Amino acid sequence: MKVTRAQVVEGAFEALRAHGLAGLSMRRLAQDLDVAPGALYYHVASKQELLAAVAERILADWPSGAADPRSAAAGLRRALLQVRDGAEVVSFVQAFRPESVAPTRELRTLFAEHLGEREADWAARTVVHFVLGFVAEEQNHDELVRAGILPDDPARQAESEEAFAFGVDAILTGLDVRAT
Amino acid sequence: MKVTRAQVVEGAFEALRAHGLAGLSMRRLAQDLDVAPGALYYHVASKQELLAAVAERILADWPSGAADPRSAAAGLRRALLQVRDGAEVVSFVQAFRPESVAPTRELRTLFAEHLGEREADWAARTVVHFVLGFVAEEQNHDELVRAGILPDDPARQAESEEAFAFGVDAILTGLDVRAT
DNA sequence: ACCTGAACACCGTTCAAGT
DNA sequence: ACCTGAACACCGTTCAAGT
Repeated sequence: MKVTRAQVVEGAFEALRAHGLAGLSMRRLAQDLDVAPGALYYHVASKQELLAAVAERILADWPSGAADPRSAAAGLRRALLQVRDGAEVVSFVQAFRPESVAPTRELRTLFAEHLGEREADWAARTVVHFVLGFVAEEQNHDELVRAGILPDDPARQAESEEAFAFGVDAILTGLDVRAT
Repeated sequence: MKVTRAQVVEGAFEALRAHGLAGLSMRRLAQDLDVAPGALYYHVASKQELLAAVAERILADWPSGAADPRSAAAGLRRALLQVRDGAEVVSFVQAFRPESVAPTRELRTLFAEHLGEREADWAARTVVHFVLGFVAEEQNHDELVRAGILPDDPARQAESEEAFAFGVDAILTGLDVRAT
């Protein structure tokens, strides 16, 4: 069999959606793509590099071009929630190559309208840290429910929306005060 | 050889400090403690449970009893920076068992002076998400420098202090506005 | 250019059997 | 009560050799 780099990344993305991060191994991915494990290393340098590409793939479904930070944050959360362990994968990449996370760049541009260059960068990272941490907690809770360790709680969904809005509002309010 | 649970946790804590999360395996830990790998499972249920105990150990060096959220956040950051990959380990636990992270509980109590119960909980988690994400980025950068992938940048240290203060200030300002 | 086969050096976890 | 030995079912990565 023969694969392209794009197919390797797409395969990893779909494996993540189906099995989560714990179920995404190079060997299993190779089997899904009908190649030997070693073949993957012709297309990607390492699993780490592959995960970075998968993170970009996750964020590709992100509605770029948000008008304001509030909707940018909401859009980021929505994109992360589409994929199992999405926040954990993107967190990993944000920590290792922060420049490659598109929402951080877009938020920086939005904040640059009201803040200096350094402050805009800090503000963007503050928002992204909150969103990634918040969604990681949500999704890890989901994994525990899926594994039958925690009971399913239908009320939690609504509370999450509220808690997320509360946090984003607080951060943006604080940044606004600082900007004016 | 014979070990106690406390020795297993302390050994894992020291292994983390010395080798980082990537270098902390159950087999290696067993070797350090002079027992067979299987012996560890008499004292801990799983690696995940052990990491939760290590996270508590990291936070034990945290100056509990902070007077205000600002110094609580600074203290949390300081404790995390003492241990290689400290933020990643605590993030992991915060996502899986949020109630067991002491700083979240303390922050919640501090915020409860000015906010309702639900809001105080959300506020505490907002601050903790920011601190964990911020320090994870700092420490992963350190790991890349250590591995020789990124150049050492002495100016970054000072910038980090500023960026952290900026983020915490923004969040707390926003929460204050909301509280009054 | 791209892949296979096979190996290297590891993992976490379980469990009968020992003391 | 606590540990060992040995196994099970995996990992990520490399690399000569093949087409």
